[in-house]
Amino acid sequence: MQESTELFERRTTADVVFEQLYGEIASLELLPGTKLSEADVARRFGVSRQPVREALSRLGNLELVLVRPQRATIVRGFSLQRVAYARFVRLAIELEVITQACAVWDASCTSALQRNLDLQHKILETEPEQFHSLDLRFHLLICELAGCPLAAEAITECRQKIDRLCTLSLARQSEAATLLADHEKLAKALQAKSVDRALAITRQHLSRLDSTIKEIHSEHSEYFE
Amino acid sequence: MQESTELFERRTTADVVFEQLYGEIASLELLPGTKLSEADVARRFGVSRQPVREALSRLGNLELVLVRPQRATIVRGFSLQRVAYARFVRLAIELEVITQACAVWDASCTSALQRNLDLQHKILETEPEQFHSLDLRFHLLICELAGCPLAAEAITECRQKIDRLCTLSLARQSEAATLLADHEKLAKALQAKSVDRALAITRQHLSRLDSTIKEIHSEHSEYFE
DNA sequence: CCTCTCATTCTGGTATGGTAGAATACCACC
DNA sequence: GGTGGTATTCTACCATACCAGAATGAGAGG
Repeated sequence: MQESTELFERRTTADVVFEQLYGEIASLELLPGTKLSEADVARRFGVSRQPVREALSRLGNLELVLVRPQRATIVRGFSLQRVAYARFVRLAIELEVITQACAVWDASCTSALQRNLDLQHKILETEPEQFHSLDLRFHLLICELAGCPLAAEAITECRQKIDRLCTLSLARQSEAATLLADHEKLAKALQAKSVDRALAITRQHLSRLDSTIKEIHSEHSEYFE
Repeated sequence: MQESTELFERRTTADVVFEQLYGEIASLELLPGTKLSEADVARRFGVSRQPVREALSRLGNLELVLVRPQRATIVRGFSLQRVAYARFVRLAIELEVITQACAVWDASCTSALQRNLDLQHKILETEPEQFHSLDLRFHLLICELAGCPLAAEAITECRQKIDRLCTLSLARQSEAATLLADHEKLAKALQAKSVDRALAITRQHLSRLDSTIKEIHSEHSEYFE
């Protein structure tokens, strides 16, 4: 979505700091509530405060940190509202993608999707921890096949907003099997070009996240704000 | 969506510069391609480069400007792709909102919506230039009535991305009448809780933007990138 | 007249110092 | 011992100076 015109991206100090901090926040190495002083971070990275400031500003735009002038900058916790927002948008996008997909679906689409499904089965048995990324690939693939590459961007954006939650919802292979079954059913509905069935499956598929979120909320309420 | 926890917002210099530049870009006082040198802008506002830098960075996040290190920072033109992206997301959101609305619609919703429609009629005769804002209100109102305040945020966000285009598409009262007719039909479909009809009307309603965009693209191709 | 080279100038990125405001800790005073 | 005021210490913000890369222009060489 960004920097499409210029491909040579100068690697700036602010970029490095930003990406490092982003990673640490997303992976929960930096827990919500952690104070991120410009000076401290600058010392830690051995750079000046300016690029740190820039990086924190960007994190603030993504609502990952809350910068309170003259007070402090802290890592924000999860917000049920923001999660719900991302969920809603994601659902809306997926539904429209499926609608479009049904309109243009053909045999080549089915086979392309089937290759991804085969991979999912294999991964689920060998390296189940990789299932999540393949899950995402599955949905993005449908976007492409439906002729909506834009939707893929939108979905990716939604996922970024709840990246950290996914970190907490690991070790759920039992659910992975359920999700894969959903994917299978969805593929069949697409093949049959049955819009209503595909939409219903999509709704149910995404709604499975809600219970997961609920559990996380009760288990780790300290991470919420 | 932002700064919900802290209500006292310190008005920082960077904020002022940002909002001023944002306004000028959105209103097309600053045309696409205009160079925005940090130093120049700083001199113009009588501040140092630092807050200007911050402001430009934020504008970059919104993709309103393109900052090219060691080269220059320029106002970005419209991008058909980004417009299409906003359009797609908007459509997806609206469709889901309508679906939800049909599920919960009752008489009170109908009357609330009718009040807005009456206003639209009156405005269209007296101050047609105000119709656009009322149009937006109409859609946001449906979000609220449908119990999806989150959708309202999403729609607002989409509109911001094509704010500048709206500036160009003024003076189109003839279309306003068409849009109002759509609104009327949509209201009837909602009252009848006819999901399919409501969705179809919504699709047609939003697709009317496409021709407008096309015209603008051919009339002002110099503003596109 | 064209072309290549190099110096000048402009760009954004970085480092550093200083400032105002908010929080905190401390101490006098009740 | 509890309370109120004050000084210290933090914070992010702003201004200034300097840097390296990129564009631009002029001049030398063909």
